[in-house]
Amino acid sequence: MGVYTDLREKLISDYATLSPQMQKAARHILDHPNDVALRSMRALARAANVPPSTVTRLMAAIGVDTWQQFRDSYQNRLLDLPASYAHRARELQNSEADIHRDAHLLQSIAAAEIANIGHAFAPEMCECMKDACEHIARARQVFVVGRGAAYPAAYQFAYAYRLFNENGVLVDGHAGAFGDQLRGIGPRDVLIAVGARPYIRDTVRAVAFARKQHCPVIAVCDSNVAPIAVDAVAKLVVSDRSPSFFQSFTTSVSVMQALVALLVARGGQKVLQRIAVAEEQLAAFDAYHEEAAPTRNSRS
Amino acid sequence: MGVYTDLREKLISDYATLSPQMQKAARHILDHPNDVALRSMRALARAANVPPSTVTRLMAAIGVDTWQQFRDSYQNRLLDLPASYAHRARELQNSEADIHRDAHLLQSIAAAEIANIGHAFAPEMCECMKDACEHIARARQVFVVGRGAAYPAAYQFAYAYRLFNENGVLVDGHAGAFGDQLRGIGPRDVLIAVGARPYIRDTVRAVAFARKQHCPVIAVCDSNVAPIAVDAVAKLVVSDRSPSFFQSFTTSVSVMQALVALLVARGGQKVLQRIAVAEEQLAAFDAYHEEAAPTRNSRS
DNA sequence: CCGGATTTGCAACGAATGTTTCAATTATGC
DNA sequence: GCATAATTGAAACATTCGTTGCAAATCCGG
Repeated sequence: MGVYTDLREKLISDYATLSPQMQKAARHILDHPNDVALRSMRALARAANVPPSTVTRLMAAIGVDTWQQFRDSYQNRLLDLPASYAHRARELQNSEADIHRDAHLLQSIAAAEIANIGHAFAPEMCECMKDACEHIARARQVFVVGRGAAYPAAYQFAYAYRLFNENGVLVDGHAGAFGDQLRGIGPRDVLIAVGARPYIRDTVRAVAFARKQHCPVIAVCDSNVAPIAVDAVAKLVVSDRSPSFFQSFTTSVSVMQALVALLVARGGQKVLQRIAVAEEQLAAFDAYHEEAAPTRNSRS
Repeated sequence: MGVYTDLREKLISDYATLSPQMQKAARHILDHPNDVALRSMRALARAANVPPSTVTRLMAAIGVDTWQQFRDSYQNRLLDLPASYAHRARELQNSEADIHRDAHLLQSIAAAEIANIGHAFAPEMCECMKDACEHIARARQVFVVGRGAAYPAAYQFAYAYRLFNENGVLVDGHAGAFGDQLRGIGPRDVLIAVGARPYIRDTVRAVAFARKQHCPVIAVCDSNVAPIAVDAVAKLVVSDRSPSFFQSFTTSVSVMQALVALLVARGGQKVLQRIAVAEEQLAAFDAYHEEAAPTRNSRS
């Protein structure tokens, strides 16, 4: 259970033992939790018709050191975040440096990754993913481009997608054939572009080219105003915050996987059969080590 | 349409015409809308790395009188969100169960990914990662191998690692040169192998070869008894559970990134300088897209 | 009714807020 | 190439913030 819930229950359980003025404050907090998150303490006190000091005293009475802590819990509730992670993520914002000990660093990374994924699967993002799927499902050909650190995410999608659809093209610029691979791209296709700051020229140019051919673009990136996101038909903006020196592309990979999962779910039985066929082919090519079974997740 | 939406679209549409510093601020606002609602203007400015006055000027530029008004819109969005989602969810339940199922699937994926990462950064795993780092830091050459769906994780590590060390080799079997790339591998090197069920033959054979040459192996895999994990000097066993049809390699990517972060932290200032040099080289190669848009001339 | 303990509100504090002003710098047009 | 305009960051501004100290008010057992 979240910290917010704890505080709320403490307010309720201790309500009877509080002084009359504190009860007025507590009552207002219980009735208007959003005011705690959004308005200032003094504003809350005015609304509850008590002096500010009463609210401070109420904090002390329920065992909270500072109003800031109290407010943070209520803000996290509004964000619908797991409080513990959000709290740690915020700690990172403040500390910045002094992460020299390995254990600290790793814990910070974990917290950041979890927070990033949490944001990536927020309701509004889910809507965007579904929109993106619509476009992909309708497309004649599905191009995927991602360079540098974003390449894994692009590759990941292309690899999985090609297991059940033959119209996927990974634009990886092998042998310099960057333009070659985009040949024939048009309005009925779709280009999925992955990239974050610093944006790599090849990716930006691929997007620009696709746009010029009136091909819709799905952008998986770090900003709504990223050069690859302008004019995109679907923007999947993921956070790549990381306490380490490098930005994290974990979330991009996760989102790309989620897109595949949505497509598979949408495709139904037919897609599953295609995947089975593809895996048989791989097995026939002797790609798998002996003990192997299907690629899929069903563990025995 | 809410006021928030209007403001957001105004920011996006006017983005190109804003001054560089205002773009920085606008970008941060677009990418972190919750910060607007919950944090102070100065805190936002700090996060965006601009002076407070820039934010005030941005308000004037987009036709908003005061920060208070701007913030109110973002706060209202936060308050309206839950309601609108509840409404939409009900809508979907009545009409089509399909889309509702999509949302459920995505939430399950998110939960699984978060759980996987949580396990990957458990204390005992952190110990293993530190051990792995010791071996990597001591190694003459660092080979990385991962095929199929595991390739992104391997690539990710190799890409980042090569930014600050020249002894990294990504064994990707391009042009069939799988054996070539492992030539000369020996006891003083280290091989990082990534793979999960079904284990791909190439990876297993690369590990076997390395072992025969008495090269220590670090295995990032899904099981302690995976063929690539036997005799491994460090086993990083990650969970790849996913409600989708495919297994998830998100955690592998995350762990590989964490290894890089540890190595960077261990390397200290010297490593940071090397990274800076590497990025300058990339910039010299014209690899990056020009950021500071000089296209903001036409003032109307 | 009283005296000690608790509760309450006011005032003041330092810190932080949002905004404005103003030089210094940078870019731009002619 | 220079004059003009636009952009920028630091400093100062009046407010507002959360908190604390203290005196007045209130309560309550004797």
